[in-house]
Formats: sequence, C-alpha cells, structure tokens
Amino acid sequence: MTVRGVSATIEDYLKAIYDLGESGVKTQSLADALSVSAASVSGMLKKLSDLNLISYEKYRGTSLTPAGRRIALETLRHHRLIETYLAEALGYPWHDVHDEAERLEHVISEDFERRIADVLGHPDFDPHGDPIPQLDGSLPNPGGRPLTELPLGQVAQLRRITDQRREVLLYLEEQGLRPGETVRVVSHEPFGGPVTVAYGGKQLALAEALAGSLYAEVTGSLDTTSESA
Amino acid sequence: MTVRGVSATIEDYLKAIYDLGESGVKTQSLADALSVSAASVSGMLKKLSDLNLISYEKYRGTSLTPAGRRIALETLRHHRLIETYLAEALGYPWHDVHDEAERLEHVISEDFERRIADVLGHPDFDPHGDPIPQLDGSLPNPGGRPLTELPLGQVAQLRRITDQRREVLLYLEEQGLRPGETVRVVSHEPFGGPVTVAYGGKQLALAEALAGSLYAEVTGSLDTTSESA
DNA sequence: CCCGAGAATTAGCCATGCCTAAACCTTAAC
DNA sequence: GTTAAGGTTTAGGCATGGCTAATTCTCGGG
Ligand SMILES: [Mn+2]
Ligand SMILES: [Mn+2]
Ligand SMILES: [Mn+2]
Ligand SMILES: [Mn+2]
Repeated sequence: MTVRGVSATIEDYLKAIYDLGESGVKTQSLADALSVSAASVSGMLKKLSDLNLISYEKYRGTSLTPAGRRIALETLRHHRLIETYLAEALGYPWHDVHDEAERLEHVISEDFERRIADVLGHPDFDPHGDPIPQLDGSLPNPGGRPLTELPLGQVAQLRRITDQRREVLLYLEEQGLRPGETVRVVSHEPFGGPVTVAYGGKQLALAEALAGSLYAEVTGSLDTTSESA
Repeated sequence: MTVRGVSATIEDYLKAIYDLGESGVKTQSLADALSVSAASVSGMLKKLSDLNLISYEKYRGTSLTPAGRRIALETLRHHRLIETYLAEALGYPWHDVHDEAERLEHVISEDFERRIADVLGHPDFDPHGDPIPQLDGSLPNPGGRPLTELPLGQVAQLRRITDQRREVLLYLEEQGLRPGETVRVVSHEPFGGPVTVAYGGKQLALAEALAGSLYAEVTGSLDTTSESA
C-alpha cells in the first residue's frame, strides 16, 4: 500500500488536503494547516500537480487524485495506528500521542505498520476515536452525533473528539471526559450558550463549539430526571 | 541528554565518526561509511567544525569534541534501544532491526526513549550484543573475545556479532548462531584458514574474518574431546 | 630533496522547501 | 460595469546536503 519516492513534506501536504475536505481546498487553508506561507503552498501545489497527486486549477483550489488519496490514506493509517500503539502499548497519555505520530508516520516501514496492527488486533479507531484507514482503503464508520445534537437527557457513549488541540485534550483528560465514557446532555443554553454534560457522577459545562467536537453514540434510553447529582 | 537543532544528517555523521574510532577519522572512510562523496564529507566537516562538534585540521582527519561525542552517544543510544525494542516487543528478526532503527533514531522523543527503556528494563546490550550507551554517558563492557582468539576446545557463550551486513546476520541466524548460544572452537586452520565452531549439536566452518567478528565469553572449562558429534 | 600518486578540498551546480515582496486574479460592493 | 480588497501566484533568495570536476596538499620512493 505504500508509494516510494515521496518525501515526508509531500505526505504532510496530501494528508492536509485530505482532511481539509479532499476537494476545493484553498491555498490559504493549507498554509494555515501546515504553518507555511501561501507562496510556499502555491509552489508545492504546482509540484504535486506535476506528480499527478492532485488536480489543480490555478486560483481555483485543489483536490486529490486517486494516487494522491492513496498516499494520504496510507499516511493517515500510519499516523493513527502509531497513536493507538503509543497509547496502548507504551502508556502514552491521550494528548501526547499526536506530535510523536506526526514524525514517526513518515519513517516506519510497511513491516512496522503490519506488526503494530497485529499487536493491536487491527483496530478500527485511534485513541481520539478517529477512524483508522484499513488496508483496502476503506474507513470504518465512526458513528455518533455531536453532543450539540443529542436530545436532552439522552444516554450515550462518548466515541470521538475531533478537536486536535493539545491543551483541549489535556483539559478533557483532566475532567475525565474520554472516549468510552457514558454521558448525558443535561442542558444546552440558547444563543451559543454552554452545553452541560453529566458523566461519571459529575457535570461539566462546555463551550458550544467544544461540545460540537465531541461525538457520542446513543446507547441507553432517555433519562427524564431533572439534573441529577 | 538531547541537543535540539541538529539535523538527522548531522547525527549520522557524528555517529559514523564515533564508530570509526572517534579520532583521526579520515574523510574517505566517512564517505564510505555514509555512502556519500568525499567532497560532501569535506563540506560537512567544515560545518561540524564551525558548530564545535568536531575538531578538524584540513587534510589531517577529524575527531569528536565532547559536545559531538554527546550527540553521537545519544543517537547511538536511540539506535540500540530501538533495535532491542523491535526485537523484543515486536518480534523483529535479528537482521531486520538495523534499517528500521537507522531512520527511527532521529525522530523519537526523549519520552519515547524513556518509555521503551522502561519496558525493556533498561538493557545493557542490543540484539547484536552491542553495548547501549547509558543515560550517564557510560558504555557497558561487552566482554568476550573473538572466536579467533579462543583456545581450541574452550567452552564459551556467544555474546556479540560486530559484523553489520544484513546478509551475514541472515546467514548466522539461519545457522542458529546467535548471542546466548554456547559455543566451542573445534579447529582453526593456519594461514587464514577457516574456524570451525561447535554449538547446539552441530558444527560450522566460518571464514576467519567472520569468526573474528564473533565475540564469546568463556563460561565452561576446556573440552579436550576430539571433534564431537 | 624532489616528484608523483592518491587523498582531500574547493569551485560550481542541482534539488528541496521555505521566505518576502511584487504582480496578478477573482469577486463582491457599489 | 467598475473597482478595490483579498487571496493567489510569480520572482528572486536562502539554507541544507548532495554531486562532479578541478585544484591543492601530503607523503613515500627515488
Ligand atoms: Mn507528519
Ligand atoms: Mn503503510
Ligand atoms: Mn540514521
Ligand atoms: Mn534521547
């Protein structure tokens, strides 16, 4: 599933295009995502286009070709398998796996990938609940809905946190709000007000934007009790 | 124990100087070790000298400064810990660990280093029997003598293989000749002739140069029986 | 002591990626 | 429809690390 002769930089560009939406991706959003100037992005897009890894119309945005998507998914598979391995096998805390994986993803062999996937039992999701691209190129369905869209009182299991910021993950970790936790939305104030969620015998009020990046899967039934302990 | 702002390339140069003897290292031997032109080495030596990582007299050879040695040992520690981890934790065969470690050594964090060292119980030697530089900068004593210098019939335990070539390691692996094995030198023909070694109920004739890269530690007493089964 | 062979260094280039400043599209507001 | 602002691309550079060819040094033999 790997392609040789592609630099780590190219892998990062393709991965960024992939998670920026795969098509119609703008130069500036890539520049922001990669912490690089827009001019640098323009230059690289030209190059990626020549390599047939993206289709690119000047001033119009870009999208991945099948070859480009293959490399993006391969790199993402490396990234998420490594994150999972660091957490499961080496006891890394949740919020530290990303930076380490960001570098390792570019240098591991296919053999390494295979071996950690074996040790982990070929997992579908990484520690943040993000789906791990499979060998056949498919992505497991993450399921779940954002807390902001869960009916009040609905019992659900936390599945995924899409916010990538380290400090945010650290905060959620400290609050004990992690994938697997059983949660219930207690209240959601209007006009962008906070979302209060109950779990593990405590309650926490989250900014609406943050609540929107937490995905939970409905498991139990509706709990109509008013705000419990 | 790490130094930031040193490229992977620089780490490899310093590591190469270190295991080429640490002092009086010639340009051409570095070029050979790194598969790079002598001109490239000259350029890099100039740069390393400016960084105070080596002392360098043009046309005269080079040696590591304390700062350079520190980075070399740090990189070597990464390399050998990774090799050990790949073998112990991920089931890598002996002869495959080197190439993977050669890339990983430059990208792991100090945290990663600490965690795999913990998992492994802070080992002194890597799978080839090479000493792993310790956190205080010391190197465990590998002990042992080359098979070529062992008295005939002397029972000893194989400790280390200094030959780095993959195919050689693969051959020894196939023959079941690995660190830990109990061995005995049966004969050593003169004028560069082969060294025959007995172990695990079999015998194997090795080229003298190869036998010289196998180190064994005397454990048992002299076995004076003529060539046993 | 001198000279030539071979080792080492310098000169001049190339590829990658990144940067700033300048030029150039696109588009939304008038 | 113009126009100007904002986003994008091009122009021109820089740093890193590699290469080949030309030059320079070292050292052993005569
Ligand atoms: Mn990366
Ligand atoms: Mn792979
Ligand atoms: Mn290396
Ligand atoms: Mn280290």
